[in-house]
Amino acid sequence: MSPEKQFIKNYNASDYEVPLTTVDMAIFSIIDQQLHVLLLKRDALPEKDKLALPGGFIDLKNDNDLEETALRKLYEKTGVELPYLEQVESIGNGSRDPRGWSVTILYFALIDITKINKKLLSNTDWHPMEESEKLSLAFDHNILLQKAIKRLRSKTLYTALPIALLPKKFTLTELQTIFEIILDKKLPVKSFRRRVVDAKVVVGTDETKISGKRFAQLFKSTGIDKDFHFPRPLQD
Amino acid sequence: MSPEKQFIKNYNASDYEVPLTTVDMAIFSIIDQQLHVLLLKRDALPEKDKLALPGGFIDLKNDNDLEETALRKLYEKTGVELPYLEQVESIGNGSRDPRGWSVTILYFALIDITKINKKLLSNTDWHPMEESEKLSLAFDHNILLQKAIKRLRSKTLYTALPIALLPKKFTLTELQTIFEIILDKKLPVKSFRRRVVDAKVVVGTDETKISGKRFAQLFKSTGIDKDFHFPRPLQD
DNA sequence: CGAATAGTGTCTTTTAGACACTATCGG
DNA sequence: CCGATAGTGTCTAAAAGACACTATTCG
Repeated sequence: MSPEKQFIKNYNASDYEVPLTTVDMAIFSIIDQQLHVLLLKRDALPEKDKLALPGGFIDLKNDNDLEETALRKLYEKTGVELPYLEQVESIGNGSRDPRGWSVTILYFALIDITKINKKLLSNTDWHPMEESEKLSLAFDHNILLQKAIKRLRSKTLYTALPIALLPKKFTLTELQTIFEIILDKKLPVKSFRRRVVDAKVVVGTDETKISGKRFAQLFKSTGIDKDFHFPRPLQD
Repeated sequence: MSPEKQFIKNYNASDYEVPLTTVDMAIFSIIDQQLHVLLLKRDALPEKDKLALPGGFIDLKNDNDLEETALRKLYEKTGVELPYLEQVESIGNGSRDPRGWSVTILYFALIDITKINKKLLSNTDWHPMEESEKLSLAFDHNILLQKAIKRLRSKTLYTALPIALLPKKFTLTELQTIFEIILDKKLPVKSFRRRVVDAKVVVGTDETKISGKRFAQLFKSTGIDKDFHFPRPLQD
């Protein structure tokens, strides 16, 4: 047996003190024209009964990588299989969890609310962002939520990411509205439309929809390159 | 004793199977007009004798958070106390380390080569990026290095980050040159100077320097907001 | 027709690239 | 004065904001 193989054979992971490592998620969706985040009441100690971001331990047997852990948690809670998923940051220190030094890898996800499996959740699990920021969440989850929303807002300024919150086909007014919800400010109509159409992040379909007073053309995502960004950000 | 305290007392971190968690770093510096990265030959199994990014386990007793782990490793190797340091991403899966499921939190750092404590390193520890990308590094460190350099290049397109690679005072030509080294392309002189001066990321001092044929004005960083970025990126 | 929503025309502003030009030094 | 490096003047181009305008539908 080679020294390398011999070493691995004798290696016992618990010989070293390692931190507790978990994956946490900020799952966003638009409900009733408001940005909502999924928060669950913890049913175990520590911090039992407090609201927390969904998350938990990596399943070393079944998760092939960190993203699979995140996708599994998200699927367990929402039934959604293909969210937009992005790693935000890892936070690790000796004080964030009373059980000891712990690291969490924070993800954020965007899902189209129409794709959620409602049997898995109660209505009270979705919290408007505005209220969530005032709640006292478990552990350091207020900080995690702030980091996730900051990333979402920042990406909304220079990408077309919020498309992931809408169904396949949508009107440009609908798209603009969710940008305005996320950024909490009005955007100029002409610039917005020119921006997304000229950059070919969306294309018109031949279908229209009568939402309010008159028809509106339906557009769909072109599934543009994942790290596309506009030449200039929206004005801050 | 409250149920919460009772629970913590009885809690034993090793009851759960957790991944091996480490911090790895890509430490960049400019040497002889080339971008270099610090690589160390591993002196222990596994992957003994292969080149690897500096990194290792979190010291649960002494490191207060992940950033301290990164700073400690960097200080141990280079003697530099105030690098530019940024978390890139965490990579975790069951196959990147033969010892089992492992997670690494990847950081990148930029340091001014004149600040390095040369006693700690041999000359052969710094490798030009161009060569490093062709080497076979330990574990998945080739991938980690690619992710770090990609982040550095991307930030160089829309921030003034490479200032961190230079001493306190520098000429605009020197600054432009390191941008060109990182991006591996020439930049238009007029645009470059206008960009950094108009945005006030640098200000002129009253000192000059005779580097080549004639004097050049020395500039210094204004220590602008850490997440400042220019309205438009450099053309790609 | 009027109110409401969808959508456009076009002028200005900002900031980057192009490129020819001037400035200052050593030899 | 020449060559090299530092640095500027100014035109053009791209893409965003401002804002007045037209278009379509319902009642």
